[in-house]
Amino acid sequence: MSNLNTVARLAGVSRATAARAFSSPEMVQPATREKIYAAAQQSGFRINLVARQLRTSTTHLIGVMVPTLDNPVFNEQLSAMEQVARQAGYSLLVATTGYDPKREQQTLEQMLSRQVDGLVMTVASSGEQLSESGTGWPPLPVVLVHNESAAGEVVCLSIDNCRAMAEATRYLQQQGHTRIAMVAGPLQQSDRAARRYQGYWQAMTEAGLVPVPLIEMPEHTRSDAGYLQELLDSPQPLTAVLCSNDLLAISLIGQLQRRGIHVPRDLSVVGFDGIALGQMVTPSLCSVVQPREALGAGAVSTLLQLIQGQQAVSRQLDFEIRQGESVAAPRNIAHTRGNYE
Amino acid sequence: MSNLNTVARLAGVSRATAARAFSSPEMVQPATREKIYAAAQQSGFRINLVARQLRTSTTHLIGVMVPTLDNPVFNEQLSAMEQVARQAGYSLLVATTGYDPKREQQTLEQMLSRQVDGLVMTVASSGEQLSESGTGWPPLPVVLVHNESAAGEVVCLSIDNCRAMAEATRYLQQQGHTRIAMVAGPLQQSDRAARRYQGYWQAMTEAGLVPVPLIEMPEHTRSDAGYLQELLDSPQPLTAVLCSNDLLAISLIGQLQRRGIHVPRDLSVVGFDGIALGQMVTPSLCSVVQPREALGAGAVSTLLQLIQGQQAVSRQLDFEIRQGESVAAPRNIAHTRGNYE
DNA sequence: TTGTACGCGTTATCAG
DNA sequence: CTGATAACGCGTACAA
Repeated sequence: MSNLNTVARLAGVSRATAARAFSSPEMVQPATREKIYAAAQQSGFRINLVARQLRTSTTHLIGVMVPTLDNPVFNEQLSAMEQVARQAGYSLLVATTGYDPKREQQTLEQMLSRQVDGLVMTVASSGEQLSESGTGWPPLPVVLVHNESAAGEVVCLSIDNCRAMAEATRYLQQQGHTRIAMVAGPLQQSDRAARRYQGYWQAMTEAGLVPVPLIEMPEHTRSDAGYLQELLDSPQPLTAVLCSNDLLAISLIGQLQRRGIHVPRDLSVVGFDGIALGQMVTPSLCSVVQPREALGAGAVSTLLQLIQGQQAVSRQLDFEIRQGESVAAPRNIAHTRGNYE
Repeated sequence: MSNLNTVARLAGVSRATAARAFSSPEMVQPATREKIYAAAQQSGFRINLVARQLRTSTTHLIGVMVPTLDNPVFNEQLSAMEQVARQAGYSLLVATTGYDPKREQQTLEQMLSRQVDGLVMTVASSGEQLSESGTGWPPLPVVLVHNESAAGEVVCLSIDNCRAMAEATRYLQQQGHTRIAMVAGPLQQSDRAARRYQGYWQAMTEAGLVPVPLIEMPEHTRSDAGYLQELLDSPQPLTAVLCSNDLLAISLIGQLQRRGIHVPRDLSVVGFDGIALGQMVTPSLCSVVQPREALGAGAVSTLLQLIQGQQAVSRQLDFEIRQGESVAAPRNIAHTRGNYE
C-alpha cells in the first residue's frame, strides 16, 4: 500500500510536506503541491483515515443506535440523519438493538471503543442507566431521540408523547366516540408506548369515559385483530382504536377489513408516527404525526453542536393530528347492530 | 484517557502483558489476567479500536452503499445485513447515494479511506466503472446487491429482473389482460427498472400484444396517477399496470381509488419487491417478491467469505409472484364503459 | 509465561 | 514555506 512516505519520495519532498498537502493544502506552495498530487495519483495513494484518527483522536464518526430498522419511523429518521451528517463530513455507524437493554449496552460499549465522536440513540427505556463509565472528560456527546427524559444531563429530542396521545383521544371524542381502546406492541419494551397509554388514560378519564386496559400485541410491527375480537363482539362494542404506531394501525385495518369489519364505518382507527405510507394507503391513515425528519436532522445538528463544544438543551418538537379516511363518526350502534342480527 | 500503559502500571505488569490480556487472553495466566481486568475496570479502560485497526490493518467495518433509505426494500435489506454483520463481529458504515454516480464515487472513496474491510453496494447502473483505483492487492472485497452484472469480476447478488417482470406480465395475461402498461421512477437512474421494462416488453411481444412505452414517474417512491389518465380515458383503456416497485404501486392504488377508479375492478395493479407492507394494505398488493432478507444476509455472508480469502461467485436468487387483491380479471370493457356514458 | 522494543501512517511541534 | 522528529495506542516478533 502506498503511503505518505512513498508519495513524498516520489515527489522529492519530505513526509511532512506531503502530509500537509492533504491536511492543510494552503500551507504548501502550489507548485510542490501539484507535484505531490501527481505523485499520489501515480502511486495510487489514498489517505489513511485510521492513522489520522489515531493521531488527531477524532473520527468524524457518529454512532447511531435504534431499536429496529423494520419500522419506517426509524428509517425516515435515519435517512434524515444520514443527510445532515454527510453534509457535515461525518459518517454513520448504524446498529440495531431490538429493544434489548443488553444489546444496547454492548453496542454502546462497541461504539465507544470505536471512538465515535458522538452518539445518537433511541433506547427502549430511558429509565435504565446506560453506563458510559470511563468516558473521561469532556463526556462523549450524546443525543437521545424519541426518549423524553434521561437519567443525567443527556440531551433529548422528542415530542410530548403523553400529550400527543391525549390529543388524539380527544379528537376521537369530538367525533362522537366514547368506547375507545388502545393497542401497542410489547409494552415493557418501549417507554414511548407507556407514555402514550398514559395520555389516552388521562383524556378518557377527564372526559368522564372509561379507559380500557391496554391491548398488547406480541409484535411491534404487525397486529393481530384477534386480540380485539372480544371487545368488538361485546354488546357495547368499541367504536375506535388508537395504535401506538402506524404499522400496527395499517396492519390492523387490513385484517379488520378482511374480517368484514369496515374501517371507518364499523371502527375508526388512529395511528401514531405519521409515516409516509400512511397517506398512500386506502383508507388513508389518521395519525399523530411526529416530525420524523426534524427529529433525525435535529438530533444530528444538535450532536454536532455538542461536538463543537457548544451547549444544547433537550427540546420537545411539535406534533400534529393528521386527519384521514380511517376515522369517521361512530354509527348509531343500537340501530346498526340490527343489521347483524 | 486511560490506556494500556495506565492499566499495566496499575496491575503491576508490562504494557505487553496488559495488551495480551485483551487481544489474546489465553496467552496470559488467569491470575494476572484478572488483575489486569480489575485494573482496567478501576481506571475505566476501554480498548482503543482505532489504534488496533492501525496496527492490524483490519477494521471489522463493512461499508454499505444504497441509493436511498426511503424505500423499504433497502431498509429490509439493510436490516438483514446488520444482523448478519453484527453476529460476525462487524459493524456497518451506512451511506446513501441518491442514484447519483458522483456521490457513489465520493462515498466509495471515503469508505476506502476509512479502510473498510469490505463493501456491499447497490449502484444506479452497474455499467459505470466505479474505479477503485489504487486498492492494491488483494483487491478490496466487494459485493453488489440488486445489480445484475458488473464490469469486472465483482460478485453480484440479485434476481433475474428481466425474467421476473416477464413472468409478472404473463401472469396478468393469464388473467385475461391484454392492455398492460408499466410505470417506473426516473429510468436512467436505475438499471433494474430498465431490465424490468425489457422483461415486460418481451412478454408482451411474445404474446402478440402491443407493449406500451414506459410511463416514467418523476419520483421513485411516489406515483402520480395523472400520467396514467390518458391511457385510462382512451377508447381501449388499460386494464392492468405493472410498477417497478411496491411504493409506486401502493401510492398509485391510493390515488386511483380517490379518483373513483377501483382497484382491481377497473384496473389491476402489480408491484415489485414484495415489501412487508404490501400484505397489510387493502387491497393487498400483488407483487414480484424479491427475497430481501436473503439478498441482504447473503450479501454480507458472501462478503465475509471474500474477506476470509475464499472464492465466491455471482448468484441469482429466486423470486416469486405473490398473488394479491390488487389483481383481478379484466371486466368486459364494452359493457362496462356504458356505465360511464 | 512475561518483558523489551519496534512499527502501523498520520499529524503536531519546532527549527531552519 | 519546508524538513526532521516525536508522539498517538496498540500488537507482536524476539529474547529472557
